[in-house]
This record gives sequence, C-alpha cells and structure tokens, in this order.
Amino acid sequence: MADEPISEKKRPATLGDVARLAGVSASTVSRALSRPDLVNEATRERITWAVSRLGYIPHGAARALAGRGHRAVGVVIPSLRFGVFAELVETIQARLDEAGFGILLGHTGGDPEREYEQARALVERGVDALVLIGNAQQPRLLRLITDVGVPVVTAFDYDESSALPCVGVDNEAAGRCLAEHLLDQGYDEIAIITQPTLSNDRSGKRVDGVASALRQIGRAVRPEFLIECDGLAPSARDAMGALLGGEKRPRAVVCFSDLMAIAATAECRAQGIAVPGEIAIAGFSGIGLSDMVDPPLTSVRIPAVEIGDLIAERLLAHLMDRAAVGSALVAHELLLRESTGALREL
Amino acid sequence: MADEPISEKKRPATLGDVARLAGVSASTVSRALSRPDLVNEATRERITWAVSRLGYIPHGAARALAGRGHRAVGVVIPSLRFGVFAELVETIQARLDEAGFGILLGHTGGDPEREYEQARALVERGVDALVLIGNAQQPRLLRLITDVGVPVVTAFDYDESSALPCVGVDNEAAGRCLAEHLLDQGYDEIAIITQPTLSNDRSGKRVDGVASALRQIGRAVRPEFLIECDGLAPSARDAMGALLGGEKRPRAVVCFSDLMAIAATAECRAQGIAVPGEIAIAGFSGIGLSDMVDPPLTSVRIPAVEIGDLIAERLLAHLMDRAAVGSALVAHELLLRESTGALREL
DNA sequence: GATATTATTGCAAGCGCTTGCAGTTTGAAG
DNA sequence: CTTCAAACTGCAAGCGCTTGCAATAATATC
Repeated sequence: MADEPISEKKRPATLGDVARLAGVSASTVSRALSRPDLVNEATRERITWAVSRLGYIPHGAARALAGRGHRAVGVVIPSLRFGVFAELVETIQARLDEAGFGILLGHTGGDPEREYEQARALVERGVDALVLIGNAQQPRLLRLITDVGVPVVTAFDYDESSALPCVGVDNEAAGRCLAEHLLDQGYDEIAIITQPTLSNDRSGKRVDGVASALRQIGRAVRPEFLIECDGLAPSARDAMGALLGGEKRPRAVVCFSDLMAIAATAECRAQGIAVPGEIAIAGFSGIGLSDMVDPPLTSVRIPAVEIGDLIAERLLAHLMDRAAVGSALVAHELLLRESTGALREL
Repeated sequence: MADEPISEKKRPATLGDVARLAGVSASTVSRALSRPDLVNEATRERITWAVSRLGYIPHGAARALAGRGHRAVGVVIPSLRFGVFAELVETIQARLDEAGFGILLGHTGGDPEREYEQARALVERGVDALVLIGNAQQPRLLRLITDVGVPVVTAFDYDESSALPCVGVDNEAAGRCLAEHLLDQGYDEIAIITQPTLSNDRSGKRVDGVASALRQIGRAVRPEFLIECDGLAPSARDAMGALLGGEKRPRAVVCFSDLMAIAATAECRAQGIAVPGEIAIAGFSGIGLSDMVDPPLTSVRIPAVEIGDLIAERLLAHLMDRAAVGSALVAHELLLRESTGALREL
C-alpha cells in the first residue's frame, strides 16, 4: 500500500531524487553510499530510507565516469566449452564479485586475431584489468596493453620470461612428466593429439616436454604421431582414427585435454583395441569426469580453481592497493589411473 | 620512428585530443565515429588518421552516460561448470559481440538469493538487458525487473504462463518422453537423480514429466527413488550408490544431466552391475561426450546453442529496433543410445 | 542572379555521480 | 564567553562523449 511510486512511470531514480526525498544534497547521498563513516547517522538513515523508498540503483557508468573506475575486469579465453576455462572464469568471477567487481567475457576460438579484438573491445568497454590465457600474445596486443596501461595477468602458463605477469603451471614439465610416466610403463612410441600449437603456447610447450622426455632415451616424436585437431571430441576421435590407421601404430597417446582423451578412447573401443594393454591413453586437465569413465583416465591435473584464485587475488591487490602484480607458478599433478596401466605383452 | 606519442605518458587520448589533432570539433569526431555518413569524407579521413595516430579508444562509460546505452547484457547462470550454461553463454556472447554488445556474467550456484543479488549487481552495472535461467524467479527479482524496466529473456524452460519471455524446451514433455522410452524398453521402476528441484524449475518439471508417464500406466515415482544431489559427479555417484544400496533397486535411473549419468554409470560399473541389462541409465543435455563413453548414453538433448541464438536474436531485435520480445519453444531431442538398451531377462 | 535546399560542422547543454574546498554547526578547551 | 578543531554538509566543477539546434557553405531550382 505504501508502495506506489511517486514518479509517473519509467525514469529510474537518480541520486538527486534520493537527495530531494531525504532533504539533503546529492553529495551527501553519494557519500552516504560510498563512505558511510563520513555521514551523520541520522542523515544516513534518512538516506537509506529514501533509497529503498525509491528503489534507487546507482548508475554504474556515471560512477565510472566520475572517477571511481569501472569495477570490472575482462577475461579473454579461447572457449567456455573447455572445462578449465569455464572453471577459471567462474572462480575469478566469484572472487571478484565479493569485492564488487564484475567480469566481462571475450571468446577467441583460439584465434590470435580475435584475441586482440576481444581484448580491445573489453578495454574500450572500460575494464580495469585484463586476464588473458597463455603467454603468446601478439606484439600488437602487448602494445595495446602498455599504451592503455591496463594491468594484465595471464593464466595457465608459467613462464619466467613472460612480458606479462602470469599464473600457471610449467607446461613443459607437465608434458615431460606425463611422457616419463608412459615410458616407465613401457610404452615407448608416444603419439600426441593436440589443439593447434601455433595459437596455443601451452600445447606447444607440452609437446616440447614430451619430446624432451623422449630425447632422454634417444628417441623423438615421429612427425606422423603429432596430430592437431580443433580440440573437440569428434575431431579428436578422428585424429585417433588416423593414428590407428597409419603405417605404424603408437603404443601410447597423450591428448592435451581429457575430452580429447575420452574421445580417443572411444575410437579405440570401437576398433576393439584394448586401453590400456594395447594402447595407453592419457589426458590433460583432470576434469571431474576423468575418473568416472572406463577406463579411468590418467591425466595431468591443471588446477584451474587455484589459478583463478591466485589471479583474482593479485588483481584485487593491484586494483585496491595498487600493489605490483607478480607471477606465480602453481603445481600440476599427475593423476595416475588405469588408462595408462601396464602394457600387455604382445 | 613516427610513433612517439605527443603526450608525455599516461593519460589516454580523449575525443578532444583527436579533435584538436584533426583540427575539427569534438562533435565532428564523435559523429565521424558513430555515424560516418554524416561527415565529409576528407574530414573523416583526417579524423581516422588522428585516431590511429593517438591510439584513441573511446571511453565506454562516457558513451553510456551520454545516452548511447551500455551495450552490454547481463547473463545470470547457476554455474559455468555445467556444459549447457557454458554453451549458452558462449553462444550469446558470440552473437552479441557481432553487434558490439558485451556480456557480463553472474553465477548463482543455484541459490535464488544470489540470483537476485547478481541480477541486481548487473543492472547496477548498467546492462541493457538480462538473461536468466528458468522461469522460477523470486517475486523480488520480478519486481526489480519491472521497476528498472530492463528487458529480460529466460533460457532453457519454455512456459506459456511465464511472466517473462522465455526460450527453451518443454521440460515436462522432455521428462515424459524419456520415461516413456524407458517404459517401452521394459524398465518399469524408474528412479531419478536430480539437482535440487526447489531452486530449479527445469528439474521440477522433468520430474513431473516422468511422474506423468508413470501415472499413465498406473504407477508413480517412489519417494525413495527421487534423489537430489548438487549436480556434480561425486555427489551424483553417491546418489547412485544410495539407490543401489536401498531395499529395492530401481530398474532404470534418469539423471538430469549427462555428467550425473556418467557418474552414476561409474558407480554401477564399480559394483559390477550391467548397464544396460540390469539397470538402464539415461542423461539429459546431450553434451558432446555422451556418445563417447561406455556405454554410449541415452540422453535428451537440450539445444543450448539454438537457445542462445534465439535469445541473442531477440535481445538484439529489441535493443536495436525496440521490437517486442516473445517466447519461443525449441524442440528437445531424444538421443537413443545403448545405455538404455534392452533389458536383460533375469 | 535570387532563393530554397542540402550537406557539414560547431555550440552548448547535459548524462548521473564523485570530490576538493569551503561554510556551518557543535562541543571542547582556554 | 571567545577560540579552534572536529564533524557534517553543500557547492560547483568536472569525467568524456552524444546530440538537438543553429550557423555556414555549397549546390540546386526558377
């Protein structure tokens, strides 16, 4: 009954409306809202009342323009379809939200060109900081970043020599570690199914890691055992099909995502090839499903949530207290499961 | 060599800077940027030159404030961890991006309370429209929406009587359709593993659908066969364990997401129960992996991409041309696969 | 040639909110 | 009773960009 709005209809209430209703100046309302301690308690209460009476909602753009910053950070990722990115985004959003920051999203589909565009669009939109994936940004993007002066943190790949602060794992070590495990198990011909390594430095480094492990024992990755696909299940399965149909068959296949590994396993199953036993298959990322499939999948867990937390933390420290942001190396973890179990004697 | 910035350092270039450099007024620059046809070609070229010379990037907040709208829409979802939401978000982002709109994200974790908060935060942030999930918004949220007057479209559930325009499937029909298939196959004791139905109207309606199918043949869902879990793999697996450990075992289990179904299957496998044969398991959503697991999973596909497209389309039509937004029913699709194959005679 | 159009551009008034600075009030100290 | 600091508030000046309106220049109509 006390709810009928004063104004005729549309126009949302402004600071001024609240001020008028509360019988104070706009400045006071503004302060009451952002620095309550500066305002007399009685006044503040009257203002609070007016605010809810009018259903007043501060106008973000006006605030941003008047110098408070936009309170938003942009996150540019290849695609939400890959679980790790979704987890990263969700974690960052949750953490920043607590501090009143929102997040704006951009997808690249793995295209560096689009990465630039998306980042730029987000900057234009006014983000106070940017999160990018990996450490292989185009020079153009790097230039934009320094020109505009937005703080940036990159995710998922730790690289000492990165131009930007980064939080991630040592992908080369991760690749090597997985390969060594395979070698230990007796699988010596290792193939790789990966996303395009040109636009994906994480994959590139993992390949290097595998190659490095092979080199230790005097071998190398055969060119025909390195297959790129778009990262989704169908194309990964095709890739496995190609591997299986080749002259020589690999004894082990490492896929740079669990999704691809599961697809590869499906192809083996379809062709009646035992996993493990005839072929070992390993994944990457350690998504929640990897231990629910048959056989449970060996994988290198990439702690997306931890990375997201560390990034959010850094961003906030910088945004709130202007603290310098530094890089952080987080540990990957080898999840040993059946898919790379013992080799069956042939 | 011709790249040294005029200004000493920081302050990003403004419209005024460009105007000065190009020897015109700010208004002209503004027009050259947003309505090129209104500006003389020669002038426009000079402006373009000045823009790139200065690396000028328009200030989003100022634009928004000056009346162009924020060019952003907010999307509030339970969690990106569920593939369908990630797909929805990605699709919407991609489509809106083409039109120069960005998207702001909010996660609720399935909590209606947080849904309100997140929606409000997004409104405050200035989104021009909102996308919500399902049709069970709190009255409070509905009020906020009408108060502020933001256009809203809800996703994933089609409901004629919804207060808001919605784009989605008929969840009750989807549930019924899956149950009927199970019944056809001879599985007559159907259990359900679901996310909490209180905060999730889609699940509630699916339950209704299953119940309705059962009622057709004079049966009902036994209370102990309706189990809620948080929707993630581990808890779904536990739920399956509970089902298996009960007095009476169900003959079929429908899970309201493929992820849960895969987890449930894992539990059966661990207990040496044949799927199908002893127990049939079906999922929901039709994620890319569902036909790669063993056994391939029967599922009801919810076309997230199509829904996202339709929503983006509607939003844009409204945002650009003020067209009214209406609801749309999209078809679900029963994907018949082995996990609900023939019942084995006991 | 004179007048009506049309094409370009500049002016100035904000959009809604934050903030430095200054005025007012009040209580304490001298 | 003054004097002064502390506690509140209000004033006014923007933040960077868009836009209706007016002014000027260029082109077209009689």
